Amino acid sequence: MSKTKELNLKEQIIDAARRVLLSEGYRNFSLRKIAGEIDVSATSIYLHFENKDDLVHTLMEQAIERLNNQLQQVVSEADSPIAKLEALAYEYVRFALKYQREYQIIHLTSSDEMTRYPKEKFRKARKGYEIVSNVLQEGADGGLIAEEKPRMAAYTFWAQLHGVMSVVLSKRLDTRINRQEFIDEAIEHIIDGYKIRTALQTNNK
Amino acid sequence: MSKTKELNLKEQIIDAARRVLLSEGYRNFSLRKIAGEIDVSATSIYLHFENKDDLVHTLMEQAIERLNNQLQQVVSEADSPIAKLEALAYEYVRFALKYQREYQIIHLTSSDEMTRYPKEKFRKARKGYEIVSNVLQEGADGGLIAEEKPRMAAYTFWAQLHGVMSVVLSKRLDTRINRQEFIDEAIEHIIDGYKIRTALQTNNK
DNA sequence: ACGCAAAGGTTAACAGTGTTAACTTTTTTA
DNA sequence: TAAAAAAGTTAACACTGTTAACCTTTGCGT
Repeated sequence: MSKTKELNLKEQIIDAARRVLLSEGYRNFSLRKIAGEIDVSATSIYLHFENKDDLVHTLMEQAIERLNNQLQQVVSEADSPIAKLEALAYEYVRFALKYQREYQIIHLTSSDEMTRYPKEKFRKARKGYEIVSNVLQEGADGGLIAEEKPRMAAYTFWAQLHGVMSVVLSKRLDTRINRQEFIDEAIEHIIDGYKIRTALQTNNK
Repeated sequence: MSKTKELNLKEQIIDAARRVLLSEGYRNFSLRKIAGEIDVSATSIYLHFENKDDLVHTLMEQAIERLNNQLQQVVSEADSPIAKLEALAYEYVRFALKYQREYQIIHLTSSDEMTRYPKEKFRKARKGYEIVSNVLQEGADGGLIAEEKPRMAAYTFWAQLHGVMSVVLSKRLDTRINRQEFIDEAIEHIIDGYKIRTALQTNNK
């Protein structure tokens, strides 16, 4: 029927898709369900997206963009490089916990579940890496961080953090381990791994 | 037809399932395809497994067991705790690269793609954590590793490593970054994060 | 203002999925 | 050898993503 074309149908589809994803999870994320949400036929999705993967990629792209913006924000509010790394890590964690399903979508490609993420979209996603890369460089210049390959280290940094959140979200943590403690401990270790390794720098906690 | 019941059908199904998984990937992993492999009707899978997830869980279980055995092996061959951590990390990497699809299956639950991993099977999976936990304890006793919560640290250790391999396998690495270098660097950082933080201990490389 | 082309959207259909119920065959047991 | 239990099959259901063919509305050029 499509009574009102109130908005760009493409936007409507994306919105509905996100709603379905958030409420039903990726497993029950179907084109017909999305279409039903906005009273439109399932096939009209194909007018705006090549296929289901394409739609999911769009969701991924937006989620990544949102995350990157948040990261950009917090990094500008901290001052020392170490504090920045910590702030970035905790913001990442916050995002992953708050938007679990979207976070999972971001890391879905991994499971070969999905066509590879297209490389045009890939470029935008790199912003998060650049942020960390800059912080690491800054820290290296200031003699706080031991890192001669900041770009690479930025990738290892996020990878480590992703692994931590992946375990948390998949609920595979040993029940004897408290989630928040786990996160705190992990972040501490990760950041320690980048600190310069000469003087003893205990952080007062 | 099922001419020969050469073996326990359950075993045959598991074997066929693994073959299909390895050759087709999880995306095209279907019960009918598995059944076709061994000339049996798709529904007979239900005689031995509750449902598809149950079958996948069985595959996961076996893959985890195999991985844990490998880990057990290498840890016994190294001597210092640090060397053991390194050996464990590299064995993990080797496994993930060699049996990519099985590795991915192990970490599939994460994507909510799948019913939660049943907790009886969960217990067996913990062996890998215990191995690292012991090494960390050993290192702490020897004053090489700063860790008062070895169990928790074991989880953070594997989580980080998983994150690293997850990025590698999803082919999301910046093309300017060499894969092996990335892995090496990441492992170094991860292990550094657990080393005691007083004397400078440069490893000669 | 009219006709026509194109855009936007729909219906019907295909091939495939996991899963269930009802049926048939084989094996075991008494 | 007959009855009971186990092992397996066929048919069907309710879905899935995707394509081709069709209809309907919109905008445009004359």
